[in-house]
Amino acid sequence: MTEKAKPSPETIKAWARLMRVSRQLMERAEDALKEGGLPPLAWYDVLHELAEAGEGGLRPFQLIERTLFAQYNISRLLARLEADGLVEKLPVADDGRGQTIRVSAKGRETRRRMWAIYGRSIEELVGAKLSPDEQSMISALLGRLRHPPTAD
Amino acid sequence: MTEKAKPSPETIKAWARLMRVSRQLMERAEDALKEGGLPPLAWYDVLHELAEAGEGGLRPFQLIERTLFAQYNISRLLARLEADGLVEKLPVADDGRGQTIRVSAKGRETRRRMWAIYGRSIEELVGAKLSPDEQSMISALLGRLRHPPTAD
DNA sequence: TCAAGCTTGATGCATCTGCATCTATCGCCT
DNA sequence: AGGCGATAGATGCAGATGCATCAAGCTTGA
Repeated sequence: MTEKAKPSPETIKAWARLMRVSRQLMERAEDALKEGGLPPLAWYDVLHELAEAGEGGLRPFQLIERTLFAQYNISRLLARLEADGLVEKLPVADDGRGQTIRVSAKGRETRRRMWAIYGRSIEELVGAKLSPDEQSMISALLGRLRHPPTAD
Repeated sequence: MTEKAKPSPETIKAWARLMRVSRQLMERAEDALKEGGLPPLAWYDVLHELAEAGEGGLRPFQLIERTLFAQYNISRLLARLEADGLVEKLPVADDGRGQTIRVSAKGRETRRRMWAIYGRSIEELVGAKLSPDEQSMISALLGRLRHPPTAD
């Protein structure tokens, strides 16, 4: 019943490493994109989801479910993507409030160019550092930390 | 010689989990602090370093070395901390450019209150989810991903 | 000694985030 | 049908971040 409040040193260390390393790696991936004159990672996430969704596109609230973005964040991010011609907003037939977001050809192309850089970063930062076994080990351990414990 | 450019699915999965889980957990820790009416995590990091440094305090550039903050970020963060009376800036005897930052009593107290919440979050989010062995396993794996490969 | 260049820290500006709130539409329930 | 709460998405405002640059003080070397 008594909720244990104080984390052990080992727990603290795992936490600290998780926070520090993830930020470092993220930053390095961002830097690589910037150096290539490409948009930030957040754009990739959205373009990726939309590309997977295909011609049907996605509603903004579906993007929110699939990513970790807040509602207002998606709203403005989509505005920027639209301004850059990477996505288009279509009215939705049976819901006057909603819209469907679809990637444009330019959006697909941008995503492709981002992936060339981003994928290379991932390979350098993780693929080259851990064996396949270690990679699945860390995936499994991280999976246990998800909240809430999701499938996959 | 040929740099392998394309990450394997397993590598991508490890990357995706790392990014997603770390953000989720960070967010939950932030939320807990906010709910307790306490300052954000960034403040904790700085107060923590300063508390460890003791009476001697630290120079801003030393904080930059010890944390992942950018220079301008530290500069403004310290301004906010000073405005809240959590730290004091002292001139440095042998370097007219510099300053020494020292935690105030109020700063120590704030850190203590933050840790009560933050520590509990860490315990809930990591301590309760992984066994000690798993925790040291994930620490070790994350350690391999650091850049550059540092000691400890 | 003193000019050139480096280090320390601050700051103006643009962008991005977080929070709260707003508008418009929908679905339900009576 | 009509009204009410819920849902979809946008937005005003304040605070935070990133980038470039600045000012002040230090160090070095001819």
